[in-house]
Amino acid sequence: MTSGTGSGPPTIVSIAERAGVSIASVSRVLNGLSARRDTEEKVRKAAAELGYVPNSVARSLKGGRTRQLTFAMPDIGNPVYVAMVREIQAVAKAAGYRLLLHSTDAVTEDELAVVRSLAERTSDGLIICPIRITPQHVEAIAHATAPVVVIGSPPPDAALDCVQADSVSGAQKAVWHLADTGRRRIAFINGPLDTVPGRNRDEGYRKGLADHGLGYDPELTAATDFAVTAGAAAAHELLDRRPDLDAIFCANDQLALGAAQTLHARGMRVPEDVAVAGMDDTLLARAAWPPLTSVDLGSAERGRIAAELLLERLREAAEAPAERTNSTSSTSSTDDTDVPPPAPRRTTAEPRLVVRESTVPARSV
Amino acid sequence: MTSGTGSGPPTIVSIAERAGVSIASVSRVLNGLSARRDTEEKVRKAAAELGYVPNSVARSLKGGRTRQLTFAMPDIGNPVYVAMVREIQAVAKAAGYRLLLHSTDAVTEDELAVVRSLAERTSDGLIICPIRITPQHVEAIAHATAPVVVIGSPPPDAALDCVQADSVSGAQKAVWHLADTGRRRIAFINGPLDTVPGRNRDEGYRKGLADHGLGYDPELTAATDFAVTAGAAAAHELLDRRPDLDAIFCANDQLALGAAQTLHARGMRVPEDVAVAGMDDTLLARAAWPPLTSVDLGSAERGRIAAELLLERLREAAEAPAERTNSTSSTSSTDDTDVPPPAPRRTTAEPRLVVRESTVPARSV
DNA sequence: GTGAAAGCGCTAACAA
DNA sequence: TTGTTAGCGCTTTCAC
Repeated sequence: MTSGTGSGPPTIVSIAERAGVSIASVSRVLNGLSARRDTEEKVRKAAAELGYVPNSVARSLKGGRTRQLTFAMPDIGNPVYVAMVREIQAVAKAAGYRLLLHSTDAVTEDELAVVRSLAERTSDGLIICPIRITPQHVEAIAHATAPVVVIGSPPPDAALDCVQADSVSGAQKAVWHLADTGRRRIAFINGPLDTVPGRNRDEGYRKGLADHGLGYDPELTAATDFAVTAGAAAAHELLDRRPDLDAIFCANDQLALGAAQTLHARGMRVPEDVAVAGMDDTLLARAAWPPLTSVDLGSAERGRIAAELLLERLREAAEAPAERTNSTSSTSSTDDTDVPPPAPRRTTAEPRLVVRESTVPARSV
Repeated sequence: MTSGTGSGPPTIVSIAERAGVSIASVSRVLNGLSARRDTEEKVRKAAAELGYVPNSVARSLKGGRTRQLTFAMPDIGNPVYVAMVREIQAVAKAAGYRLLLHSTDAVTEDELAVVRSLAERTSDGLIICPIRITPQHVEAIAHATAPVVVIGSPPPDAALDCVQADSVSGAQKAVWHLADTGRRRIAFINGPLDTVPGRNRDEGYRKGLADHGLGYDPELTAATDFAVTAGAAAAHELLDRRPDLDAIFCANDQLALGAAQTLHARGMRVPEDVAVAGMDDTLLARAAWPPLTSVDLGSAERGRIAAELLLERLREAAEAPAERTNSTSSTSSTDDTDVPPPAPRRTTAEPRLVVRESTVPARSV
């Protein structure tokens, strides 16, 4: 009963009617395909007059692509992830993709749901940053219906595209720096040891000490939550136990901030009495007093790399959609979903030490 | 040539074939409509075996809704916007909507493009947080093809849904607090005066002083950029000019952080010698040493309110799609796009002073 | 170069 | 209750 004109937003049908051509011609002109001069003019004129804007949903349905990417991260309040979002958004935008954001609150079930929801074809690809990577994650990602890039460190045998941080050598670098600047009793406030980051940073700390011939002393270490108050409390503990410590290395900036606050509260000078270093190089590091030396584990870089890798996978998929070639023509037993996957790529972002005044006194402010 | 089975992801057609029913029955069962017991079972079984997941794009095309919301903000690196994103994401998720993120870098052209892109029907509604609201913004938003909620303060005559901050009374509250705690020479480091926030904060500062019988002294004020280093520099200037000042109120936390750093660098104690207060109550405020008193202008709250308002508009639009009723049946002159708009709603988030140790010495730490 | 027509996967009106 | 059918708006053969 709809006449096609006057109801709802303009479509190619409205344009076709107004221009007196077929919808096919409209489509062609609008997509820059060849058309006779006057056809093109009529169509463009009608489209302009009607204020036509193509319906992206219809386009997606036809084309099988949404031009949307999804990024799923644990917590948008965390500056580390914000840095990733920022880069991903920029890369996506530049490539003509929109960015869909998911906050999983680090709940495994949520993360898995996001991966599975790729089957809804709401987005063309996913970048996911899980807090821990379980076998279920690996399984779900391996069977995902669209390209997935993981920001994190899956088990070595997992065949996934991923972008890792190297927190081992990151921690190591921080310890080197502290040792290089004359510190000898370097304490370490770590996060939970039952997490991958926790274990890695511990390893880096030990390596760093060993590299400089410094012994590992359990009394100089603490493991707690990744939070400012936890850092403050841990620092108190350490100082009570070992008042002679001359540096505190922390597994992230928030812990470092807490440690620095404790030092202030106890009337100790940073860095003269005790040097403090953190990790992640968030805006907190720059904001602290004194500004914190910190190890940039490359959040921004990982975000960028992940996005670029994902885009590459999408390009590949677009160029080689001939997955089912060479199979028996129309036998009903085609249930297998085995597709030769492109060799998974593992990239690692190189950590970068950013030296500020919490470890090296400023010459001039 | 496609048989419907075995190629590509399962669709209702594959299910129908496998279950030996029509696609309509499949659709019904899958949407929870009534069906005979065994039909339902057959369908569910087939769907499960095939690992069927509905294609959201096709659904959107049919239903005219994408179940996506867009949030456009100037800079995802800014904690104020991060707080908004967080809340918006939560509200959207709870209501079954996905969140599309746009970073406009505060470029007006980009902002307008986002509003106009609503015509592509990629998302059902938009929350936009423009840095300045121009007449073009008002115009574009008024003619948008989907509901838009503005976070910010459009001109009073603009008929837009919006959620405002009250930075005037926020600044005022901060000054009150400083005066109440005995400060008399309260300096003010503001952002650029040619922005709405800048002007409002200045107004609040003056009002606050007046309320307490304190005179306005231009020598005690500075206007600069919203950045840590700018705050530090401005504080130096103020202290050179007026070494007797006993408080510095700053138009945001970054400026306050910079001011605090300058005070430390000059060997002055916070808050004993000079109290410092900021605005926005970002995580920087809590991270600073001492922790900064700050005025929470309700970023999180504004985000939440905006999202809820937008959802309400969407509900209204869904319930009353009878815009074209009572018009002449099929006259061709139905070009007008005048639709009686629901009365625009203006909400204001109440500022909240958060007192910390940068203005009031801690009793015990 | 252009138009008619066939879908993309789904929902909903209408018949049976 | 169930099946047939007509679209949602678009792109893309395939004839003409």
